[in-house]
Formats: sequence, C-alpha cells, structure tokens
Amino acid sequence: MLDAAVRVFGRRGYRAASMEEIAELAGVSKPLVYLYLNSKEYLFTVCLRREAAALKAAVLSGAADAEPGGSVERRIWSVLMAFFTHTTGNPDGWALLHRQARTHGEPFAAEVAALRAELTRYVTSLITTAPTGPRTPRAATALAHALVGAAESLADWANTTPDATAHEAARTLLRLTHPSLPPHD
Amino acid sequence: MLDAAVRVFGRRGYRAASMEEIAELAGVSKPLVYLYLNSKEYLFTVCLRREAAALKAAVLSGAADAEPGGSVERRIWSVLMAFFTHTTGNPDGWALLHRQARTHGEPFAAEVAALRAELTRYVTSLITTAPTGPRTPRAATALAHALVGAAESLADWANTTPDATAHEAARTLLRLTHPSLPPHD
Amino acid sequence: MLDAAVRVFGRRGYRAASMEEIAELAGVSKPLVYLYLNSKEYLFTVCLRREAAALKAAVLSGAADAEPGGSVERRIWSVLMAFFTHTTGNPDGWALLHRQARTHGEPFAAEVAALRAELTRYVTSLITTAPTGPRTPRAATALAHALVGAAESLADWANTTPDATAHEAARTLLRLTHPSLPPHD
Amino acid sequence: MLDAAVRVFGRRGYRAASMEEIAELAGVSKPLVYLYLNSKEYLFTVCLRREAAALKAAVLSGAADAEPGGSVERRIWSVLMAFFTHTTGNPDGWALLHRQARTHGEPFAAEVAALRAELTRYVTSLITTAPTGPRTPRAATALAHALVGAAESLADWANTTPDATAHEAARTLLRLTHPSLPPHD
DNA sequence: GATGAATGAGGTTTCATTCAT
DNA sequence: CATGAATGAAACCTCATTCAT
Repeated sequence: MLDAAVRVFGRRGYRAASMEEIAELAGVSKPLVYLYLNSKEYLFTVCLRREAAALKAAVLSGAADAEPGGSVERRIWSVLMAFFTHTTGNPDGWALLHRQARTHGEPFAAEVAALRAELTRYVTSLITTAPTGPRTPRAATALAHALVGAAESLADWANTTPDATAHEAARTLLRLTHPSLPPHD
Repeated sequence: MLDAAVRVFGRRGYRAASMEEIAELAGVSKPLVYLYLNSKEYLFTVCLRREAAALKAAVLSGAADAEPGGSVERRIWSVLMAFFTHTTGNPDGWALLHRQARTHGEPFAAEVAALRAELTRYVTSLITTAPTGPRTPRAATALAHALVGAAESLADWANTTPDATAHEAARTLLRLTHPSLPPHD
Repeated sequence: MLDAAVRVFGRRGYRAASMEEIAELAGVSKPLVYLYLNSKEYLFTVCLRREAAALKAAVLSGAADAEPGGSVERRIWSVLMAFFTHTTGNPDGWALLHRQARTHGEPFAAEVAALRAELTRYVTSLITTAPTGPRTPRAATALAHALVGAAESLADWANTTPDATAHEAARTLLRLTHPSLPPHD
Repeated sequence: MLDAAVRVFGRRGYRAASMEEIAELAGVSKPLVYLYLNSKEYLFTVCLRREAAALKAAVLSGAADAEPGGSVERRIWSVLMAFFTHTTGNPDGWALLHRQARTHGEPFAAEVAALRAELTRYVTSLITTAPTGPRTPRAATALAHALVGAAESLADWANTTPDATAHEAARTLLRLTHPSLPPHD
C-alpha cells in the first residue's frame, strides 16, 4: 500500500497525486487508505521517511560492506555502488526523494534537506582527508555539493537511460574524482 | 505578467500555484490572464520556454564573450560564469526550470529534458577534446551528465547559501574538472 | 449500551453522534451495536422511546404518590417534584428528549410531540378545574403550553445552574401558578 | 441567499443541512455560497447573528413603541406583542435561534445563551419591580427562566398551531403573569 | 456469537475557467 | 478592452454499514 503511494507520489508529485489513484493502484478502497494513514499529508510523510531511511540504510550498509583494511578509494567505491544500486532498483522512491519532496512546502523540503545535508557532510569529510583537496571548509562544502549533485544527476541518468547500470554510474563518478585510478571491476 | 507567473510557478510548483495568485501578483484580473495566455498549461509552457531561452542565451553569450584566441579552459570559465550568474540573478526562473518543470507530466518534462540534452551534448563535446578524457562516447555522455548535475547542484547551493557568489560556484566546478589549474580571479 | 447511546446522542445530537463513539463508550464493538439495534435511526428511536417512557413513568408515579385525599395543589406539587427530580437526575435523557429529538426530521419530532401533547392535555385538565382558570378550551390549551414550556425551561436551568435543585424548580413553577400559596417544605 | 440558509439550517439543523441544498434553494451554485460566505461554519454564524440581531431589534422597537406615560403592564404588552409578532412572522429564524443553535457545539450555543441571558436579565428586572414578586435574586432569576421558557413555548405553539396569532400568545402569557388584568384589545 | 477489516455514498471545499457587462 | 460574478468538476475526507473469520 505504501508502495503504491510512493509510486504515485514519485511520478505525479504531491499535489497531482490523488488518493483515488493511490487506492486504486494498491487495489483497495479510498477509506482504507485513510484508515491506515490518516491523511494525504501524513501518507506523504510516511512515504518520505520510509524512502529516506531505506536510502540511508543502503548507503550505510554499503560502507560497512567494504573490507576493513581496504583503501579509501575502495570504500568510496562501495558507497557509490550501494547508492546507485539502490536508486536504480527503486526509481520511484528516488524520484520521490530527489524530485517531489523538494518541490513541496516546508515540512517536507526540510526533511529531505536534512538527509541531503547529512550526505553532504559525509562527502565533505571524505574530501577533506584527501591530500589534494580544497583548503578551506567553505570550498570543501561547495565541492561536496557539486559531487552530490553529480551523483544525483547520474542516478537520474541511470534511471532514464536504457541498459545503464549502477556500476556504470559509480565508475563515472569515481573517475571524475579520481582520474588516475584504473577502472574498477 | 510572465514575471509574476514565473515567480509563483517557481516557488509553489505547477499544481499548487493558483491563477488567482498569479493574477494578483501581476496586478491584473484573472480574465486578462486568460485573454493573453489561454490556459494554465499554456501559461506554464510560455514561462518554461521563456526561461529556457533566457538561460540558453545567457550561456551562449558567455561562450561568445570569451576571447577568440583564448584557451579552452578560458572558454569553459566564461560559460560557467555566465551560467551561474544567470541562475543566481534569476532564482525563480531557475527553480522553474530545474525543479518545477521536471516534476511534472510529459509535455513539460520533455521540453526541459531537451534543453538539458542540448547542454549535455555541448559538455560532452568539451570533454571529448580533452586528452585525458573518457575514451568511449557512452562514457563521455555519462560524465557530461555528472558534470551538468554538479553545476545544477551548485546553482541551487549558490541560491540558498548566504553570500555565495556565481564566481565561487564557477571556481568550485572548474577546480573539479581541472584540479591542476590555478584559481581564477 | 443504550445508556451510552443516550449519553452520546444527548450531548452531540443525532447527526454529530457517531456509532463509533457510542460503541466505544459502551465498551463493545460496532458490529455488536448493529446486531442488537439495526441502524442508527432505530437506535435513536429506541433511546427516544426509552427516555419518553421513563419520564412518563416518573411523572405518573409522582402523581400516584400523592395522598389520595390531598388537595389538588398537593398533587400538582408531587407531579412537579417527580418531573424535576427525573430531569435533574437524568440530564442526558432530558437533553435527548427536549433538545435533540425535536431538532430532527419528522419521525422523531412527531414522537416527542406526542409525548408533549399528552403532558399538555394533562396540564390542561388541571387548569380547567381551577375556578379562576381560562374560560375557553383554546385558551386553556395555550396556557398549558406556556406552563409546559416554563417547566422545560426550569429543567434546563436546574441542569445548568450549579446547586440548583429539583425542589427549587418545582417551588418556582408552583409559585407562578399559585402565587398565594405558602412556600412548600 | 442568507434567507435560504436560515431556512435550511432552521429546518434541518446544522449537521443535517447541506451546502448543496442551501445553494439550490437560493438558486445559485455551491461555489458562489463559498465565495460570499467562507465556510459552512461561518455561514451559520452569520445566520445566527442576523437572526439574533433581528429578534433583539424587534423586541427593543416594541419596547420603544409603548407610550412614554403608560403603565408597566402596557409596556410588557408591547414587548410581548413585538416578540411574538417577530417569531410568528419569521418561523425559520426562530427555529434557528431557539432550536438549532442551542444543540450545537460551544461557539454557537454560547452566543445564543448570551442573548437569552440578556432577555432573562430584562425579565428579572421587570419581575423584581412588581410588589408581589419574589423576594430573593435567586428566586427572581429562576422565575424569569420559567417565564422565558413559557414565552418560547408559546412561540413554538403559535408557529405550529393553525390560525394561532401573536396576539393570542401574548394574551396567554400576560394572563399568566397578571391574572387579574382584563383581556387586552 | 463477536469482531477486524473493508467500502459506498455523500459532504465540504477549491480551482481553472467563462460570460455579461 | 477589462472585469465582477458565477460555475463544473474534482479533490480530500468521514461515516453508517457489512462481510469473513
């Protein structure tokens, strides 16, 4: 039932999505949706939180999967793969997070902004450790924003381009940040 | 009158924007809006095209401003400066293009996708000329998508961060693609 | 279970009362309410009839309690005391009868009107026996309506005024109709 | 348009009244009702205030119409005639005030309670000046409540009894309070 | 026998859109 | 030409009511 909501919200946007369509897609009746999820706003909030948590969990699990003794590049690679694998495997959730939730009034935009800020901080920390990285915190933050945007754009690209893979997206981004690295598996 | 529409559409989104608010902000009456612009959909289309054309013109003019004999890096710098100067100077138009138009059903998303494709092709061509660039067209396209996304994200960052400048955004992006270059003025 | 219904109906009114709240207050589930009382309309009818019968029984028992050889005034006093004792002891039932049932479409209003007519006829008969009473039946009926209204208003007053007693209400009404009588106990 | 609302509210009650029926009876469309009167609640408030003001104005004008040098009884008669003339000439408004507004949640019940309290205070003052009246303020208030209730009941009686007149209602009530008085014109 | 789970019908409210002036 | 006045269509939400267990 939440799946249906994520799909409709992700495709149509909050305003254009109708509870009727969500209910229909879920194969239930409108009142049932209201029984479980009290209002359209609340339903959207639940979807948003679920997708945010899922994305976060995927990325963290990717970071954890990297071998403990591995290089920084290896860890970055794991995170990127986890990120793109999640977004390509869950395009509606990704659209909800990246596109729809941000075009909406304060409570929602703030929530996704917080998630994005968390990610940006993480990227900033990765950048700062690099020897050739930016020298001021401000520059690091700006660069992190650029990289996050690049990742987001690649996620969209992978979702709209036929036979584009998460692997391809990850490799593209890694080659941008580490031009000298040999191509990964 | 279009200014008002761009502002309201850019801030509220297509569905949440009401013709009433647009007319009010423009200082005219609703029927007048319908007289000049036949429907909400058409009004949005006109806004979208105007902003797309304005952005394109700004970028092209930036490209033309570069001295004929200058280096490629110099030309890139001009384009970036033109792009970020335009987006920071016209945040509502930028929000309309980048955020609102893409969250919407096919006619609009396709239009902005076309604009984006044009830009991506241009970036692809720039990339391919570089000696250390990607070796396959597919890889070049993917990288171009990443760079366009980085630029978009920086435009948003510049619009939401106090005292962030177009210059700073351009410098950040250029440093990402040309790490060895000395900082530009 | 009917107690719960009377309470909710008496406080909220027919339309504003929800079967959910009634079932909850009764400590049972909604389908059980429907099993015993077929519909909201029927449930209301049953409540209405029960309260009407209870009020009628209370008044008649009051009339019967008066000593057989007593004066008319004494009998009136007994009836008044019985009436106000019942309404103050059962405010929700009284509200249901006097306020909610009458604000509602024909089947209910008619039923409570019948009860009221019965009471009015009784009062009319009391009035007509008095030597100084009205001379025409029509005038007697009108006066009876006035007195019934006075009693109803006093019942409401007693229910909303802190430390107002049935005794006080009865004394007030009796003094209105028999100004020369000494105050009762 | 308010007339239609008063009529529907007065007959059906707040909850049972539908904006559809009000609009239909007024001969306009639903959105127009919302254009002029923002919500059902606000519409009801406006109706309530209008009827309260009209009733108050009618009664005050009746009081003012009495000849300056006339007796107290004469003034009372004028007020009663004004009251009953208004209620019989405006049965829906009377039903709205007396029946529907009081069965409804706090904002409305309080408003009509204030009106009723004003009237009750006025009656109390009339009572207290009479030589044979009650001796304590509490008793006077209680008696005033009884008389107000009697008047309300007579108003209902006059509205539901064929060929009952305001004159008849006023005479009935006056004879209740002043049994010795000769019948008025 | 009692209930958790589900729905049909209807109510309030909004909004893009159009005439008559 | 410009607008005040008006509406059709559709959205969100609620509630009396019923099955399958």
